[in-house]
Amino acid sequence: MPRSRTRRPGSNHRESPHVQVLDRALTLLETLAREENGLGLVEAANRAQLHPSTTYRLLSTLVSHGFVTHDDETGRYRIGLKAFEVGSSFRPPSELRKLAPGVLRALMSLTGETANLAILERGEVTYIDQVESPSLLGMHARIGRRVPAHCTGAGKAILSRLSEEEVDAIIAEHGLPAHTPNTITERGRLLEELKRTREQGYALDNEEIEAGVRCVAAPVLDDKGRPVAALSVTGPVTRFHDDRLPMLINAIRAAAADLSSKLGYRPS
Amino acid sequence: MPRSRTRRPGSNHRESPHVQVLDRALTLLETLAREENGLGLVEAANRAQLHPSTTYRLLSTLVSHGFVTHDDETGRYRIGLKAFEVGSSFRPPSELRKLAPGVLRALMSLTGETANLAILERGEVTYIDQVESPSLLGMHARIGRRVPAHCTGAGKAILSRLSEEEVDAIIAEHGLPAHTPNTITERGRLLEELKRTREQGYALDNEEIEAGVRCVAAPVLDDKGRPVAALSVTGPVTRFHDDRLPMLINAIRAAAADLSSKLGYRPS
DNA sequence: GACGATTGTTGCACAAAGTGAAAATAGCTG
DNA sequence: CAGCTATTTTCACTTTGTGCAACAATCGTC
Repeated sequence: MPRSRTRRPGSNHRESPHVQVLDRALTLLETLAREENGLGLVEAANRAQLHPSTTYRLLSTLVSHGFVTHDDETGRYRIGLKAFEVGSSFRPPSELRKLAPGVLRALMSLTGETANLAILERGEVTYIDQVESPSLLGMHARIGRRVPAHCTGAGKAILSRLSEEEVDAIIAEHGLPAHTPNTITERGRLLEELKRTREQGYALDNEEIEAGVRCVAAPVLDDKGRPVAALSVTGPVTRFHDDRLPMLINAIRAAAADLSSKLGYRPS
Repeated sequence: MPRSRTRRPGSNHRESPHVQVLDRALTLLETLAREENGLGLVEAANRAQLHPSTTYRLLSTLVSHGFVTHDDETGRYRIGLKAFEVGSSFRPPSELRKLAPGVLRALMSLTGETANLAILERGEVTYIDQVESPSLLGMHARIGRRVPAHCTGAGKAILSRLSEEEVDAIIAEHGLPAHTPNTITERGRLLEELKRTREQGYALDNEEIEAGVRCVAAPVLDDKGRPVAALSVTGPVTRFHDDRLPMLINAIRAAAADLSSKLGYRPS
């Protein structure tokens, strides 16, 4: 209820308060998280668009809490154990965390491929759990990795269960950037693809985000029929050839149906 | 309301610069991470010893970056997906991350118990990887959980390979708080236990951190002989009875020796 | 259903706290 | 060892975050 503002009407306080320093520190953290090998002080400052001096103070504070570690050998900063510790305490909504591992394990042993669980948040997909294939040539979409929705199996699987408005909102925010020649970059074609995905109950990523990598995915629905997540198996094209696709599709659909029903979804 | 002046008492020589707001925000994050079910605004403010007003602003900023989520139903704040994402990019030192999963898997299937990998940092133990037992009654020390060193198998395993000075430094910082009646709370007894641990090559946690839970662990040594981590298996006393202990001990020692040799350790 | 108690949100005056420039220091490289 | 570049420290300035207090929205209790 937007209630009477006895104050002056010209107030612009529509948005939540922003604390600048914190804003910057978080950006810095996100920047570091993107760099496997850490960053030097100035490098970090440049990428985060901050003054080296500021960066130095922020990093010092982050280090003192263990959110960042400073490698004394190389002088590089990288994400620290405390960040891992805090991040690990994230709990996905619903019962997913409890139920998914079993389903993932089953899916992996059935297909022999790395099985992933992903969720959609703020228009992008994040892998939150996985069971790795023992195969040496297994693809491993790293847990915690955030990727665009329009060019991943998991993303398309979830999008296929959203309304056109919701999909449009995501396109508006993130666009449809190309990652490989196969990436779908036009709204029309994407909607078409999502329609087919929805009808068939699975999504295919045919080297759309990375050359040489294919992926089969299906949406996981909760008791209200909302697509809360997606299951996917990922692997090299050499193992995801047309002969094997039907098997993979069956497996992923069965697994998704299983998990959905465990979440209380009842197909209407 | 005690307005906390974040002043470092004691020696303020060569101290890294502290950014107060960030300090507070990180404390807030750590506070939230400890609460499975999230916290309301004032609750969070109280636990983090901050003014509600300040807390409100900090949380708003954290939410806008996705490090914290705000449940609109309950009004509670909890750790968000971005924190998970950033935390997942943490990489333990050395080759551990790559080599551990295989060893953990082997250890788990050999023993049937949940196998963990833990490291020591700042005098405390953090579980950084695990392979869960399929057993329904499996114990699961949550990944990312930080626990004291003196009352855990993994902690004692690592401590057993440190110098007495190093152990003393840790005791000085963290003390030896009791968690169960079995916790070792005296320096002398702990050192004795560590000596035995070192000689026998494994550590036993006999319900020292939690009643009903036992654990067997062994240190993982790198090429310089430093204890970089520990492997452990954890389970309920009912399954960790005396008849089975020898088997578990053998398995954990073999696994640790295997992993150590893969890291380049050569027993002298 | 009214009352007080508790929690969440916003405005504001003030000074503490963070800022960036620039200087000092340390590390490299040719 | 001169000339870089990266890091750390110092400092004067003022932006920014602060805590208070008022306000609003909830909640529980009698």
